[in-house]
Amino acid sequence: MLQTHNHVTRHTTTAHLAQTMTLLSLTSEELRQRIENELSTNPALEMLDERRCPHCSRKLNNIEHCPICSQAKSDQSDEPVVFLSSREDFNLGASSFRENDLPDDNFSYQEEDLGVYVLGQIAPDLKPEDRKIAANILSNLDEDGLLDTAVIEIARYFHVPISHIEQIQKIFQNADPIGVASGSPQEALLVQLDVLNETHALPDLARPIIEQHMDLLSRRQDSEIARQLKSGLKKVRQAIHFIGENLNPYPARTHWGYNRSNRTWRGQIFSRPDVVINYLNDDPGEQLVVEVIMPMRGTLQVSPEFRNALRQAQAEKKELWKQDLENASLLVKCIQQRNHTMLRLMQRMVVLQKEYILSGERYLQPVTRARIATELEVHESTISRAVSGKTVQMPNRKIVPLSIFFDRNLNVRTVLKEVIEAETKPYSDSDLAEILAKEGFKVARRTVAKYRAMEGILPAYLRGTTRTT
DNA sequence: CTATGGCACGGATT
DNA sequence: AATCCGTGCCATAG
Repeated sequence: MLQTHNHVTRHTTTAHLAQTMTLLSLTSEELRQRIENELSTNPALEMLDERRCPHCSRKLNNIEHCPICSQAKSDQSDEPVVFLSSREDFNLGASSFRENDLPDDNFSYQEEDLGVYVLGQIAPDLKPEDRKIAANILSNLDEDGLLDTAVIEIARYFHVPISHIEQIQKIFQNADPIGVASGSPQEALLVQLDVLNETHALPDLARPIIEQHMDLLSRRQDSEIARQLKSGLKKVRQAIHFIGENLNPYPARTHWGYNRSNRTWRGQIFSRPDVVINYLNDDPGEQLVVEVIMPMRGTLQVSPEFRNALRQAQAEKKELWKQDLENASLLVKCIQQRNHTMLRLMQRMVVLQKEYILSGERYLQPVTRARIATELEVHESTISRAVSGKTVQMPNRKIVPLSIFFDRNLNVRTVLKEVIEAETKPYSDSDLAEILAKEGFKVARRTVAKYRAMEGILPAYLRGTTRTT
């Protein structure tokens, strides 16, 4: 009995395992594509309609009651709430990057369409008397979405102050595609950077590179930039990579730059987060609410009709359908399993890193994936897959990689940064090592130097007391 | 002599 | 098995 049972489950679990593993390493956005794909090819799968919480109209999946509301009513324990959610109303900034959400490589705006498209978005924000000016700006956009007439000329033409035109230009720039109607590629990049900065953690070097070394940037002279900024080459490369992946100097073109092989950062800026951490009702006094995002509305399930149809199916089709059915139920199970691990993982992480989430990076605990793996009694690789490539939206709306929860020295680095920020005279690395030791961080002098380099902080002798932004 | 960056090694982590 | 990280040693610059 036991043997046969084992045998049977073993058979399914090998397939199970293989698929759970692949599903686990997928981003919510990737999972969505996967599900959509399956859904259109496999007739045995269907998507059950969404249900909403009657109180807060949050979308519910696989659960009876909205955990937030029920938790809010039944007097709260201090435990954070962790649950599955398919909400889509992330606070992704002024305008989420709708067009860029879908990696459609051939997408490009037709000129007329661009005008209509942009105007449609900004029309409500325009005063009626500004319509004419807006129309004029639109007509002066080149095919890349940049303004090819100087602002001052437009101002002169309409007999209004330059600042007025610039104000309207700002409205344009914040519309989608972000940065449209900028005067130069550089300006477009900066606008995009600002918008992203509201909601995401960005490389520190991105702005100085764009501001000061646009010419070098366009020629990809990374080592030269590093030299001029007196910063680590690695940092610079990272920042340039970030710019190439996430910003676009020609707003109306979808992509620029080089190798869009997306492994390292996977365009995470534009994709939605996989986990959202927030305070209940956005009130910092309340407990934490953690939502593991299911990318699609509704509940995925094996269609009961299909099950019935299978019984009366003809012999020749039966085999094929049976296969479909099996795949379908496998997928459903695997997704459930994926969600289960994600939930357990986040549950644990939120408890361990609560201080970090509440009070910032210097309170980040050094935690290893291996430790979590033993605690949750799963294999290390499971945690690795669950973590890699995923992103978390923090209560302050910044989106960070989930792997940051496992950063071994971010806390030390932030304290280091703080110390240097506050210094009155530049400390040498050995001084810093001592100070850090007093703060409870025992690190070698050499290591301080490494951290400095990581943060792009100059050595003491090049460091004035006044910090340059 | 002091401060710092490069290289490389060993142990931990993935 | 591959990669990352902290550290020590050494060369170099001031």
